Amino acid sequence: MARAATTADAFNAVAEPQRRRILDLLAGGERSVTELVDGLALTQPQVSKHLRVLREVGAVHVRDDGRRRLYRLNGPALKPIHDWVKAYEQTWEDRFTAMDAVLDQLRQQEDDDGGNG
Amino acid sequence: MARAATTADAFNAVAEPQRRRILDLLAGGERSVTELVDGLALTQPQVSKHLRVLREVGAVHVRDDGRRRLYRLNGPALKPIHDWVKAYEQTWEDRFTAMDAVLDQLRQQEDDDGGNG
DNA sequence: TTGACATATGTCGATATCGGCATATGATGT
DNA sequence: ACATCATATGCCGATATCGACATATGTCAA
Repeated sequence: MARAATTADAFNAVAEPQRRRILDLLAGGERSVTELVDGLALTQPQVSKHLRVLREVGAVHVRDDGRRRLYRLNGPALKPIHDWVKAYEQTWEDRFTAMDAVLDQLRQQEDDDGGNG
Repeated sequence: MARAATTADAFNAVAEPQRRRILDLLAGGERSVTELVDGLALTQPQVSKHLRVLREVGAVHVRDDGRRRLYRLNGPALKPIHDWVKAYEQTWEDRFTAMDAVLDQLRQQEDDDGGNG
């Protein structure tokens, strides 16, 4: 055993900036591979491979359209990420960050007092 | 040039399941490394290394406490993730997924109709 | 069938990642 | 100084990742 998590889940799929860009573009509606290539200034194989990863985690759906393949966003695949991170949302809401600042202050003083004096 | 994004941002830091577990535990309050080791059934170097990554992206803060080091969650570092994924939230809200189902249905029929008959 | 277009896949090289183990660093108490 | 506890780092091996390039597969039009 030498490595653990791979690209096989939404978190990893989305950790790649280019893949986020792809999703952001797809959020605007169905796009062909070529349209993504043009819109993102990436090479075609690059886009196809990223799309594969996104497909494998269910973040996008494809349908055939003549010689093109139209990719479409599948939002629900991102829900686990949202759910997870949502639990932390309160930690940066104003009241809480203010409270945290106070607590940090107190801890700082504790450290200073304990260390010297 | 051969590789691109690394562990240097919150998205990547959080893509690792063990690191999410660490954050989840820290959400319950300050913990020492040993407490994390015990609580997560990981080896001590494993935990220290993951904490390093989390530190580097600002997801946790440390303070010294005698021979221990107490780690604390720093929620705001996760805000970029939340902000990004929030834009997709509507895609899995009931009304929208229902609408999507209908659209998929229509596309499916289009494909069937166009491909044969 | 041939050729152009659209997309997917394979290979390669450089590098990053993760776990495991050993070891270094640092603080505490005696 | 020494032993012990607590944590961080270094090195290794296995593997995954990403970009670049070439090439395979598939579709359409003439």
